Amino acid sequence: MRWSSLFTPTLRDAPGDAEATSHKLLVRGGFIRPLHAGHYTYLPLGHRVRAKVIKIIQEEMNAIGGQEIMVPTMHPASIWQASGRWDSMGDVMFRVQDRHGSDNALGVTAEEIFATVGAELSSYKQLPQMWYQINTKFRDEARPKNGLLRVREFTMKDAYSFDIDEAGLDTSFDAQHQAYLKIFGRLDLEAIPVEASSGNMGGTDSVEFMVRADTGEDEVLICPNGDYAANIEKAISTLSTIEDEAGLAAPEKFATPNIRTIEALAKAGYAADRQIKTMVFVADGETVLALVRGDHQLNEQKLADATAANVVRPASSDEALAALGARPGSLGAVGVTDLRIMADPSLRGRRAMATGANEDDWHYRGVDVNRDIAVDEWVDLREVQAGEACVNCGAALGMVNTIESGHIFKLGRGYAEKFGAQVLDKNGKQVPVVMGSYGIGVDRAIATVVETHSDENGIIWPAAIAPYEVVITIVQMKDDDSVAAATELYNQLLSAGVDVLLDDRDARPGVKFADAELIGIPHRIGVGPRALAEGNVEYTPRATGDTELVAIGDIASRIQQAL
RNA sequence: CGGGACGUGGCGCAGCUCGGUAGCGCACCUGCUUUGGGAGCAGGGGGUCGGGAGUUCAAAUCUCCCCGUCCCGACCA
Repeated sequence: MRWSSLFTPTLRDAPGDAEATSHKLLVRGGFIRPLHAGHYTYLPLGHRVRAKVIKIIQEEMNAIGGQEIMVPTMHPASIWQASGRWDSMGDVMFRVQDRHGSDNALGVTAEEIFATVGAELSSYKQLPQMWYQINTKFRDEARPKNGLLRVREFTMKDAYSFDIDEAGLDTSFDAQHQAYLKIFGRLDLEAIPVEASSGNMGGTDSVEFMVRADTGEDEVLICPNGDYAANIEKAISTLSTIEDEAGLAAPEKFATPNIRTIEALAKAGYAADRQIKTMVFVADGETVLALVRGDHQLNEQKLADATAANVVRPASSDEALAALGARPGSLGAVGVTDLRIMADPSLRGRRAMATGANEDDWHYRGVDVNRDIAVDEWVDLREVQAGEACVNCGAALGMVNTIESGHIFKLGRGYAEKFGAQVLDKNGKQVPVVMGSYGIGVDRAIATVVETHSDENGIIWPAAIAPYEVVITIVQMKDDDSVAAATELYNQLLSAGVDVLLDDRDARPGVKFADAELIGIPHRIGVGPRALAEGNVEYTPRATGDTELVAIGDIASRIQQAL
């Protein structure tokens, strides 16, 4: 491609509303343009990068036996109603009506659709199957932000596996896991696989692939010894045990005027780790109590997962009053029997604890949790803090910000049962297949690469996904020898199959160098009278910025070696 | 959804307090001079000032409503 014909409007200034590095650079470099919030146009350079990322994903999916198909992006409401996700998706799902008034959904994911296709499977002999598509997804995010990192319309690779049993699913899941590591490796992204919450996907295990980045919104707890990594929504740690004194024969109510916080009660002589923090939540309309130790934080996603509710929210002060007879600050679960009580295991067996008495300005002391509180479910609710001990080796866990770049799920038989994806097993018995689902956001992957591959001058693309692998900069367009030599080199690289861009614009050298760096072409060849007089060209890798003189006869093979 | 800010040519911004008919930088076009890290001079094109209503002789500027965008939080398959 000749740059003089290339449409890549570069900007000296980033748009004022861009914050994230990838957002600024992708817009400045002329890769993308916003249409409206969360929807972007891909210009030629961006489209080339996207195509290369897709190709890598296809190659790795095909390598593990994936078969590419494509399902519609608009789905009838009925299929989502059948799985229950027409409701549980809530506002995230775009819904449109057709001329007959029928409801339709724009796809946020496609478990339902693939399971429907899977209904045509009929025998265990056909399994395993692995199908995938690379297609547009729509998600009405509460707040699209940071350019391509969080959008409402995006390209996703979603794959689905079909196996006869759990062992088969494990094999498929592991194949995807390994393929993801290869894909991210080829994108030059260091993806950390972590244990994750499955959200409303259902199923059992899920693994997220997280890339460290300051702009990342997901927090991950990671062991320095490399034997544990988990999303904060799922992470656990080892706590030191607390030896309690015997305590009282029964809880004793005592006056605590104006004491409304854990901290205040601690100052009054009841240490935070000897208190029970009682929080009231509303899970799909049902009032539930969540109990954690006074010095612990509750993680709402853990609570949401434990309740299996679609929407979990903190109760208002008035709702707490209605449920327990007191306002936050004096709440407790002693004697409560009419509400669902969920407690963190760190409270199990604790004695001589202090907690609210459900009467403003009064607390209980001497509470024996097992004896005095009717806990319905013991579930992990506590949010792990940095510095706590790794469950595998005891080392202090670190906390890092990450971008979720991929997520794989073991779905189980739920979708297959609902959509009739059943086969006859060896015994001639009809059984639902076991499914897995596996997603990578293409656009987010692109943005993540930019987040982790840039400097003050612009993007530094890995060669595998760079819009062009090489740019030949003609330093002086008026120098006929330069133009001739550069053009010959250009044709030579083209016929060798190299993605090469010839900067033949009638612009000053500074402009050309700055643009080449901004759009991040990994290899730059400068052709100008100075070096050419000695039979040389200038070779500058984008990553280092160091320029080296190379004989013009050697540069082509040198480049091909580097690629 | 709660809090905050913003909306003026393709991009970045000023003008608004105190109403008088729109300006600067970049980019773009023409010419000349330049030419090894975002050139200089001269000339030029391009704007319903987010939209609507209102106040006024007069609205980018004041008032009201609406729309949109961004940031923080909530939320996030």
